[in-house]
Amino acid sequence: MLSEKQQQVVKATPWFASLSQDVQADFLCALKLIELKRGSNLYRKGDQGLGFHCVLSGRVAISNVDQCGKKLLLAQLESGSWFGEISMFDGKGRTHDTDADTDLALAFIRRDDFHHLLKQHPSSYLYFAQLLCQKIRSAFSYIDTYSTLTLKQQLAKRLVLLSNNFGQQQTEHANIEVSASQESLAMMISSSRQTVNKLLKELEGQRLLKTMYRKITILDLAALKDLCDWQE
Amino acid sequence: MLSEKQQQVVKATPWFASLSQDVQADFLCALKLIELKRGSNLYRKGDQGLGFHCVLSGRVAISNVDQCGKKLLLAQLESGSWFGEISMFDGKGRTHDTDADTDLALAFIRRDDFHHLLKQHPSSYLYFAQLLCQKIRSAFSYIDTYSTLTLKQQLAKRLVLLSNNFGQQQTEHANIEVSASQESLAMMISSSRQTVNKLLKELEGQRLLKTMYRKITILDLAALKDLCDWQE
DNA sequence: AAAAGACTGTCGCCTAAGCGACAATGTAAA
DNA sequence: TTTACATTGTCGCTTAGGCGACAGTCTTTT
Repeated sequence: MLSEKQQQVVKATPWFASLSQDVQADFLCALKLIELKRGSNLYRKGDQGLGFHCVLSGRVAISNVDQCGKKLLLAQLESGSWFGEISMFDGKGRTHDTDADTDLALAFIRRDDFHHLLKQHPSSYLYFAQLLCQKIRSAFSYIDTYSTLTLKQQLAKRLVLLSNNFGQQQTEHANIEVSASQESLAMMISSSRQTVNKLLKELEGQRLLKTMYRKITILDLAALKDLCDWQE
Repeated sequence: MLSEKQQQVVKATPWFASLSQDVQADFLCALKLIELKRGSNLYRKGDQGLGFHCVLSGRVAISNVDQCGKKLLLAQLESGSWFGEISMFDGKGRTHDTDADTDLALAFIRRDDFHHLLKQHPSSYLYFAQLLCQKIRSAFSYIDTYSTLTLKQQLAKRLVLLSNNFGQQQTEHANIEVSASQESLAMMISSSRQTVNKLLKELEGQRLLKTMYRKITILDLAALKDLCDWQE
């Protein structure tokens, strides 16, 4: 169901690579393809989850909307990220709104196939548990960030996170581009566009980055990490 | 290793009760007892996790301290709560500081025994996955709360959460007591004691609760839930 | 019972940051 | 190229809430 090239993307994801060979093989066979146009919606919070997904190309926005319509953007998943396992395990609704930030190709394995596969390969449970642990730890880290860092530090941390997404092969010294509007950055740290603008200008003044139209070039990743006491 | 009475506590926890009979039996045999004096520390964030724990009696405080020494109190675990599984699955350090809020009795299963048990009962993986899912969902809910609710709503939500802990048998109309100082409430919603005091007085004025020394009596749980649009 | 310590109630000052407004700039579409 | 639209840069106003200070109240200890 997936092209050879798409299968390569799946195999290259760190989580998938940790699985044993025979599980990988069965897994690949069960994968289907979903393609979505930019801006279209995959799930709303509370929806029944259809399956377990992997981003092949494009970017998925994970967000929540509160009662007054303000959106909180939790994450932007790039190629290689897996999501949707929570609803598979506990059978409850999706935890977040999930939308196509760009034109999108997703691999996915349907709920039934997912459980069938687990039954056949009980040993793979450990890897799913580890995937869940990753998510918990990043949620905890998000909570910490929120309640202990200043807005400026939160912004710095967010930029570091975003630059990780994109430039996995980047070195510390390369100039990394983060493509996000100030508006969307504001939504990620639940702040306002105006404040983000002010903070970015400050960081630009400190030569840590350069702001451009819908795009930010990181000049000094190490200093940004330092600013938000980035671990590991 | 556990007394009959202590085993009853373990068996009564909803998570444990979901396990199959034979797993329960092996599990109970593997449980050890830890007793701690009020105020003593079980783990610091980053510590190697010794095992998987269940609160038998007393209260455990789960918290984090930021660089300037301010403490964020994430949860207070009461009798029947399980914790410590994250470090078991991914082998990384403990996610939070863990202290005895009161004199404490914990059941725990050592890391090695834990993994041994999983190997013997692969089917129990699903239940651990569900436990992990619960934690993820409550972390997500915490994040939502943080970024979309007003402080007053956050406080209301916190009180509802705390009243759940204590009075599992309480009806909607009973007066529920929450024992916490205003200081510790402030730490839970990362606010200040003075502000919490002000908000509590407001809620008292609305007849939703009554403030007392180190204790709050909930008069109208339904209204509190309403205030913070409590789900489910 | 007295003294010490923990907790609550209430000021008032001060800063961070949200928000409306609007001009300036960049980008895509006709 | 012109027009429309999205995004950025920068005001200034306004408010929530942190924090020091200190008095009042409850509790525990000796």
